[in-house]
Amino acid sequence: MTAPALASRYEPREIEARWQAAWNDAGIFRAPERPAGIPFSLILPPPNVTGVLTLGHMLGDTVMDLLARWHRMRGEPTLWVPSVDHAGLSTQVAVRRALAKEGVRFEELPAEEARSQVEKWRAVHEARIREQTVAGGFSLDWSRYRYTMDPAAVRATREVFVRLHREGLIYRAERMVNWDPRLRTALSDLEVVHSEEEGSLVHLCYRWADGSPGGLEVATARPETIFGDVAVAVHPDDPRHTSALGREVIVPLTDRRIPVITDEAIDPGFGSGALKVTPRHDLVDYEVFRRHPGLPMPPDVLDDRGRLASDWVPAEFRGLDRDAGRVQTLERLRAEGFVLREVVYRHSVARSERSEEVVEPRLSTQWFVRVAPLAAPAVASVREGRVRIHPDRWTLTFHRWMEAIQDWCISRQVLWGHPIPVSHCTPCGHDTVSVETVETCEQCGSRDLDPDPDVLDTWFTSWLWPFAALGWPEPTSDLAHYYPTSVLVTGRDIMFFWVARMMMAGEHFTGRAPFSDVYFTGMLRDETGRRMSKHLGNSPDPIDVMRERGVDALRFGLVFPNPTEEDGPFGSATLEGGAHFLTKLWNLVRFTLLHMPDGTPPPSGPPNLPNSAALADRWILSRWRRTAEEVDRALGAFEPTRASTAIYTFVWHDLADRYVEIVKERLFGRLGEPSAREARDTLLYVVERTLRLLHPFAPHLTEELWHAVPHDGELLAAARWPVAGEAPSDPEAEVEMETVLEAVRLMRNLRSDEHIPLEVVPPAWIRPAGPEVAQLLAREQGTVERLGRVRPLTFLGFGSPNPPRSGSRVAELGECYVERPESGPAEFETLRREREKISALLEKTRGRLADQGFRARAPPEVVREAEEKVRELAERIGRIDDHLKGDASGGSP
RNA sequence: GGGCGCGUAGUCUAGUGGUUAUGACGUCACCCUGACACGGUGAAGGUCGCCAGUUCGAAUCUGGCCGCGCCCA
Repeated sequence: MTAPALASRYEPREIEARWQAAWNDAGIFRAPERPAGIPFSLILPPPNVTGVLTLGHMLGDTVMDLLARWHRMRGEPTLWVPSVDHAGLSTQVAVRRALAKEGVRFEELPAEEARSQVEKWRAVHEARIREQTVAGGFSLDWSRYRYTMDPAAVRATREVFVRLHREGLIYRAERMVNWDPRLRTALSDLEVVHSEEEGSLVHLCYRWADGSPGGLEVATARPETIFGDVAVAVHPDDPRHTSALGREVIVPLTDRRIPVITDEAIDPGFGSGALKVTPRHDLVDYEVFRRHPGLPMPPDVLDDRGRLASDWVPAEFRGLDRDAGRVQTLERLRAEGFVLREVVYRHSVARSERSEEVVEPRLSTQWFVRVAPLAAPAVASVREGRVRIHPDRWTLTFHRWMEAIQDWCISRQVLWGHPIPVSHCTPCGHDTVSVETVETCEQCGSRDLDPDPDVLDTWFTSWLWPFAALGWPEPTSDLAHYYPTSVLVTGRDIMFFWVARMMMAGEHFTGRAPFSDVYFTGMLRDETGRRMSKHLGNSPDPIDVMRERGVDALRFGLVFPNPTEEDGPFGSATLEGGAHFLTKLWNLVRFTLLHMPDGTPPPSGPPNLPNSAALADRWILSRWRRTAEEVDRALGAFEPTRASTAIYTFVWHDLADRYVEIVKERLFGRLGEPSAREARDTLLYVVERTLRLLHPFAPHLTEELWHAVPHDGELLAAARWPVAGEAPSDPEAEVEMETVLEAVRLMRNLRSDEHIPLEVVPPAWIRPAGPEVAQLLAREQGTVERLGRVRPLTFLGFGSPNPPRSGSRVAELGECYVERPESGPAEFETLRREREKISALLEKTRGRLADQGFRARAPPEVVREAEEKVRELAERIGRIDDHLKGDASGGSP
């Protein structure tokens, strides 16, 4: 494939389509069946078919693509597996909401119809997600595309359930769970969000059952649940309640007598120190209940929709939902004189992440995973360094959560998801748990079986993904070659939901950690500082963004300006930054090509430079090497932003602003053909290698540019990663170039100080501070003249008179003068400012040296440096003063 | 309530004991200088949140306070 000659402007869209097609046709993202060497593999965290991708996904995908392309270019067989997640509950909620807008109630649809509505939603979003991902040009192996409900995933999910059940790690039990009364399903602890909300704490009087006056004061935020009370509990040592012990009270609005019991868990400081015990609707109450075996288990006073129910509830309240029930119960309690007082109460309220409904703690029979035995190996893998978390400060968070881990409620009362692979036998009550669906009870042989009506939590499939996506439980070739995967890149918001659980599943089912590194990206925020999310709908469609400025501009913009592992704002500036840099590179390559004669061979290695090689050539090669080393280091350390910064600085400041400007006259042939050829060879080498270095960050653009320059190979995406050590390191050239560039800067400053118009090229002088500087600057005189826009540049000897009528600066490298225009004002402003700055620094340094403690305790070389600095600064001040004196005496310096 | 993290120019950011505190965006001035105005050159802009302490020396280490964010209950 060949590219047309470079257009004068960078037009990303046409380029992107062309190279994406070329990569696909060449099949270079398709991982080999039998990889040679140590592979690099990773799975794309499956996006939920609930919605479409946000820019947050693009950030993660970009980081993964960076790593994948980097490893692939380094010759490692690379596999990156794409997939999507059915996201059972959240997708069902999305469909439910969409149908509600059309006036259709999801719950009222026949199951088949409801399921097909969800399937339709899935198909639409899956296609859109795929389209978005493809548009990003990510180097995914689409031939291995997976879905969390495809037949192999079904098989893996059932297999895992059966195995864990057999091992006693899955059990069915009646427990307190988080119940979503709107969606009418149980939720795991992680699907519940807590927030501070204002409520009211009602102090009620529970009258004595023996008819004696008064009663026991009980505080509650939920008066509608009094009908489920079975006791009132007080702390055994609470002096206020000693007289209540052993007595009974009557539940207000009913004639039920309940005992006063004691329990150590009661906080005497809360409310009145007396807690009504409603075991089916509060976790703490349930625990108190369990410690007091004599108490009766009440019926559910709230049904699965959160409505007051059961014959323990007075008829007038039955059927009211929680909120209306609370209002009406409270009204009646007030009317009948049970309310002692009501106080405003700020407390933590648990809401369903999905429906935002207040979660109802509810005693319910569900399936659970016993997590503690699974957690231990995962914790060990992090502790022993087999899994590393980046940035590593999240390691602590990981451990803290794992230590306090609770059993995982995996059953959901929703329609869409993997059915729980269990059949209940009506006659004998036995549960048959099996991978294949069964017709008969394995115990009694009866055909009278009811399949479990529930489905599994989506994460129960996702936690298997690193190996399930590679074919487990079948012993596939991919599993053998590409598992464990290398790295997982995701947002830290799913550290517990997903990452920790994958580590548990990996250790348990494969005996290996599912990946060796975890990289948590930050969260993108919109311009008002809110997190971007599908839910808020505040993320632009990535496709629109990519159309606007180009895929690579988005990708580079996401990585470059802000650390990818920190939360950061995404705004138009982000995109601009990326686009501007890419345009700069585009033009840099165009410039390079202007100077490459037809038939210029591709650079097979660093240019063959003579011993007398130009300083600029030695310098840029050394700088390139340093940059390449930093890119390797940063990518290896999961610091993509630092890698991009290193390239950005190199390309823009070193290569474009300095090197190209310095070698222009050589390229134009003014210093003869050998010099021109050396500059050409060096420039081409550096540009070609830089395109390789930049390819993972901006794949489409670099592919296009690479085909325009002389190169070896079919596709840059399949080309070899440049070896940093190939280019010579030359610290001496780097130091010398700094001095030359400093001289240039001084000349430019003087021009600016003296308001010299651009078209005027005035004479200038330098009195070098020492013989080495003198030699260096004399050698590089042309560079200082051209970049500093002065001519001629004359070197003054020590003690020679100062040039007439000139602006001057006194710097470390020596004294610099630029001729002032005839009409210009005699300006010593700059010099005076300079003197002030230096003088302040001198005082500070002298102060340090005057301190006996400093001399006695600081390391000798630090003291020596300070002394050296004082000498140098004092000398500069002396010279500045000479100039200023010249000014004061009226003559030119 | 518990834990973790963060406060550096208008904004974002580098900098874990010793240079004149880094860079980007934005601002201002001059300039379409033969790759690029999506550019070049230069400039202005900072009590490194506050207060103590450790140290010869603190943006950097310690403690307290203030402010912000996140996680968990």
